[in-house]
Amino acid sequence: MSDISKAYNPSEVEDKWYRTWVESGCFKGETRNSNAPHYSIVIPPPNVTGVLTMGHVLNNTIQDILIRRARQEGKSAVWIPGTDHAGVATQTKVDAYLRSEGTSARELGRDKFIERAKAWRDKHGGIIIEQLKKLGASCDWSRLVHTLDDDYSKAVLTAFVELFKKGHIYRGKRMVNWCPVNLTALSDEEVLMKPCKSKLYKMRYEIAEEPGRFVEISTTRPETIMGDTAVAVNPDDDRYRNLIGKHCWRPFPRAKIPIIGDSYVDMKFGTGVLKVTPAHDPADFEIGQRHNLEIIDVMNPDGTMNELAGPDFAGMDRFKARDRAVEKLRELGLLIKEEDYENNVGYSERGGVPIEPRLSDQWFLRYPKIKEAKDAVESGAIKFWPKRWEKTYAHWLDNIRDWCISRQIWWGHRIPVWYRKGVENPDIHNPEEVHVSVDGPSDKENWVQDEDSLDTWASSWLWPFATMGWPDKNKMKELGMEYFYPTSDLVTGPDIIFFWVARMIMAGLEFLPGTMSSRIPFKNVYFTGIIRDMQGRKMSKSLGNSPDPLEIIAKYGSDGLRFGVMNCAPQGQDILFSQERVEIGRNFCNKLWNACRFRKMSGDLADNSSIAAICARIDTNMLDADDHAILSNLLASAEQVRRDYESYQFNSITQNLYSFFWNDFCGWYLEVSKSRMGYAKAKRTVLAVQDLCLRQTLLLLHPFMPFITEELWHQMGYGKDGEFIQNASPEFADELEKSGIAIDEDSAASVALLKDFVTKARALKAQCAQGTKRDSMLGFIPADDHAKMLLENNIDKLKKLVGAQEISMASDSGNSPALLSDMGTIFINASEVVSDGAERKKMLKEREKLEGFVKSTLARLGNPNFTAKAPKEVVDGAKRQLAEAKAKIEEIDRLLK
RNA sequence: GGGCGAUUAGCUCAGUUGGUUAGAGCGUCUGUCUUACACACAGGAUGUCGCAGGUUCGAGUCCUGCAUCGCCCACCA
Repeated sequence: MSDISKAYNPSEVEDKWYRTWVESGCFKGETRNSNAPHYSIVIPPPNVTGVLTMGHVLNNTIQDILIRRARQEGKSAVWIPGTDHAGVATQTKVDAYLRSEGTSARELGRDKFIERAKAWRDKHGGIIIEQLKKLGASCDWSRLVHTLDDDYSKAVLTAFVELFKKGHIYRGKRMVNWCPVNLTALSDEEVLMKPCKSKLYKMRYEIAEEPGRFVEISTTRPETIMGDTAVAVNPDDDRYRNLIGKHCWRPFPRAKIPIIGDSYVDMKFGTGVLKVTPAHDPADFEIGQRHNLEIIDVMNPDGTMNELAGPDFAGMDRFKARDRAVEKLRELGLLIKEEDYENNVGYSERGGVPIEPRLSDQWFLRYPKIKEAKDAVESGAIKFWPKRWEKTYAHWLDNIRDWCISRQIWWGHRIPVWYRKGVENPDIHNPEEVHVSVDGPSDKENWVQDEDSLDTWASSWLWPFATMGWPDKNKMKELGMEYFYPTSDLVTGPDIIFFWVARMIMAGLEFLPGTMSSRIPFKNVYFTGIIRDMQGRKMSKSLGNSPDPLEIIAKYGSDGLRFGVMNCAPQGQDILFSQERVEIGRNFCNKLWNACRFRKMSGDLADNSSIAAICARIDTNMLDADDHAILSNLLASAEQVRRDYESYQFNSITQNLYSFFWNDFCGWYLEVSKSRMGYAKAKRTVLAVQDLCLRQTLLLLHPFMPFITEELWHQMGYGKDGEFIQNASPEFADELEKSGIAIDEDSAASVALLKDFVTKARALKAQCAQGTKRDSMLGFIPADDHAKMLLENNIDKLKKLVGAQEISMASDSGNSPALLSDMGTIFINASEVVSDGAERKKMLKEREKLEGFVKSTLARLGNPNFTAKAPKEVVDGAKRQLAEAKAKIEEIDRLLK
C-alpha cells in the first residue's frame, strides 16, 4: 500500500497532472475521426494583457466542465483558446508606458508605435493564458489564436472588403459618440448611461424683431451656447407659434439666430423652447438637417473649446467653460434661475468621462442579416440559457442602428482602404480614386491608406470561424472546421450580448455558406451571472473586494475553487462569492481523498480496471439492503446528473454529487461497511461495491474537479498509465445489468427505516448523557414484523452505528427513557440511567406535531371534495399516514404515562 | 418611460409538471481526537415562504395587484 497522506495536498497533484495532460496532447481536437460526434467551444477571448478575475474563473470553469464531459461521452472535442488585442484599452496602457519612457505615440509615428506596442504586449501579455492553465482549463493550446495574428487579421480584412463590396459599409460625416480622453469615436454600445446630479439653467434670449421681449429656454449645457444656430419651438404651441420666422439674439458670441418650428420639441418640457446646437447634440443635428441650419463646432477633439467659442473660452475645458458660460449669462442678466437636476449622461466605457456627441467622418456598417439573426434564435436553432435573454436580444435587433466601426487609434486592424494621392474628395465608389482590398494596391507609392483602425468587436465578431482558418480553404480543412463548426456551446456574460453574441450570429450568417443551421456560430449560449461580493456589490479594484483567484488556488487548490464557485452558481443568477464557499470545495476534496484512503486501508485493491472487473468480484448473494440502496442512489444520481447537463443546471450537479457522496456513501455506506467487513465472506463484495461507487463518483465529479479525480483515478487503479479519466464514460447502468446485478428497490427502501432507527437511538443516548458511551444497553419494541426482521438482519451494523452492546427485543419498556422511531420504540434498558426528561420533552413535541397533522388530515379526508377530486394515491396516502400518526400518538401516550 | 430578474432559517441558496408535517450548506449551541477524514463525527435550536387578493378539495409553487432591491434598454433640452 502506497503512502497516502492524511490530508489532501492539491498543489503538487495539480501541477503534476496539468503537465502530464499537456505533454500527452490529450486536449487536442481530433480532426481525423469523422465518425465520432463532434463537440466544440471557442473561448470568449480575454484581453491579451489582462489577468484572471473571478469572472473568468466562473466562465472558464463552465467551459471546462462542458468540454470534459463531452470527452467522457466519447465525443471528439475541441476547446479553442485565444486572446484579443483590446484596442482602446491596450492603446491607453501603451500610451502611458511610452509617456513614462519620455516619448509618445505621436512622436514615434504609426509604424514605430506598433512595433513598441507589440513588444510591450509580448512582454506583459499572455499571463492570463498561464493562469487559465492553473485553473485546469483543457484548451487545445496548439490552436491558440490572437486577434492580431496574421491569419486572423487577414480574416478581419476579408470580412471588411466583402461587406464593402456588398454595400454594407459606408463612410460619412455623422454625429458619433466621441471620447475626449481616448480621442476616438465609439459605438453606441460603448456608451454607459449614468444618472448624474447636474443643473438645469433657465435663461432668456431677446427677440431681435421685438427688443425687450424674451423667450425663456432651459438647458443643461450652457457651454454649447456658442454653437447655437437656432431656437426651436413646437409649431403647435400657441404660446410661441407667432415667433416662428423671427429671430433672437444668441448672447455670445452675439449673433442673430432664427426661431424655427419643429415638432421634435416637447411643449410640456421646461419652457417648451429648445436651443439648437447642431454640432453638439444628436437630436439638434437632426433638426439642423431638417432646417438647413449652420453647424458650428465649438470644441476641439480633446473636449476643450476652440476659437469659434470666442476668445473668452478658447482653450478652456468644456466643464470650466460651462461655469464660465453661466457666469457670463449672469453678468448679462440673462440667467433666470439654476436648479438641481438629475439626468442621464453618457459616459465613455474606457475613458470614464462623459462622451461628447461629435460630428466627424467615420466608417459605418449597416448590419447584415438582421432578420435572419432574429429568426435563428426565435426558431430555436440557437438556444439561450436562460431563455429570458432571447427577449433582450430580439429587442436590440428590432431597434438596431448602424455600427460605427472606425476608431482613431493605431492599435488594431487598419482599415484596408487606400486613397489615390492628390485626389481631393475621392469618390469611394470609383476604384481609380479609392482602393479597397485585403492586400492593398500594387503601386502603394501612389496611394495613402486610411488612418483609422477597426473597432475590436469588428474583429472578434468573426471569432467562431476565423479561429478555424476562415477564409483560407486549406487552413479550414487542416483545423477541421467542417467538424467543429458550428460550435456547440458558447459560455459568456450577458453584458456582451450585443457587443459580441448578437454580432457573431450576424457574422456567421453573413460569411458562411449553406443552410441556417450550418452558418450559425453556435447552437447554445449559456449566459453566466455576475460574481459579486457577499454584499451584492460588483467586484472592483477600487473597492478592494476582488479576490485574486491565483491566491485562492494556492490556498485551497483549483478543484476547491472550481467546486466552490460552481456550487453556488445557479443558472444565470448573480453569484455572491466569498472564500468560505471555496472551503466547502476544499473540504469536499479532502473527503474524497480520505474515503479513498480508507478504502486502501481496508484491504488491498483488487482488479479495478473496468466496471466488469469490479462486478466480477461481487457475490450477488452477499448483497444486502445497504448495497442495494447505495447502488440505487448512485444510479439515480448519475441519471439526475445527466438530466442536469441537458438543462445546464451546474449547481444542481454539485449539490447532488456532494450529497450522494458525503451523506449516502461516506455517512452511511462506509459506516455500515465497517461492521460488514469483519466477515470474510461479505468483505470481498463490500469492497467491490465501494470500488464501484468511488469509481463512478470520480467520473461524475471529474469535469468539476479534474485534478483530484485524475489523481485518485490512477491511485485506485481505475485507469492505466497514459490513459485519462476524461476519456472514460460515466455510464454504468447497462454494465451493471450485464454483470447480472439487479437492484432490489424494496430492499433499498428499508434502509431509510434503519437510518431513522440509528438517529433516534443516538438522540435517546445523547439525552440520557450516554452520547459517547459505546456499550449502551438498549431495548426495542418493534412496530411490526417487518421492523422486527430488519432489526434482526442488521443487528451488528446497528449496534456499531449506535454504540450499543446490546439491542434486545422486548414487549414493554417499563419506566425506562424511550423514544419512538419509524421502526418501533427504542429505550435504554438500564436502571442507573439518569435522564433529565429531555426525551420526554422531545416526545411531547413530536406528539404536538402529530396531533396537528391528524387534525388537518381528518379535515381533508372529511371534505367530500377532497376525496372525490384528489387522485386516489393522494387520498390513500393520507389515510395510511393518518393511521401511522394515530398509532404513534398511542405509543407516545403509553410511554409518557 | 418600457422590459427583465430577485424576495423561503442569522447568512447564501434548493424546492422539478400545485399533493403529506418546507430542505441543504455555512454560522450558532452541546458533546467527541469513536481504529478514513477535527477540512471530521454525533446531537440540538432556528421559518407569518416580501405584502394583499384570487383560482383550487389543496398554493412556497399558478393568476392579478402592490412593495422593496438590482439589472438592461430609451435623443426630452
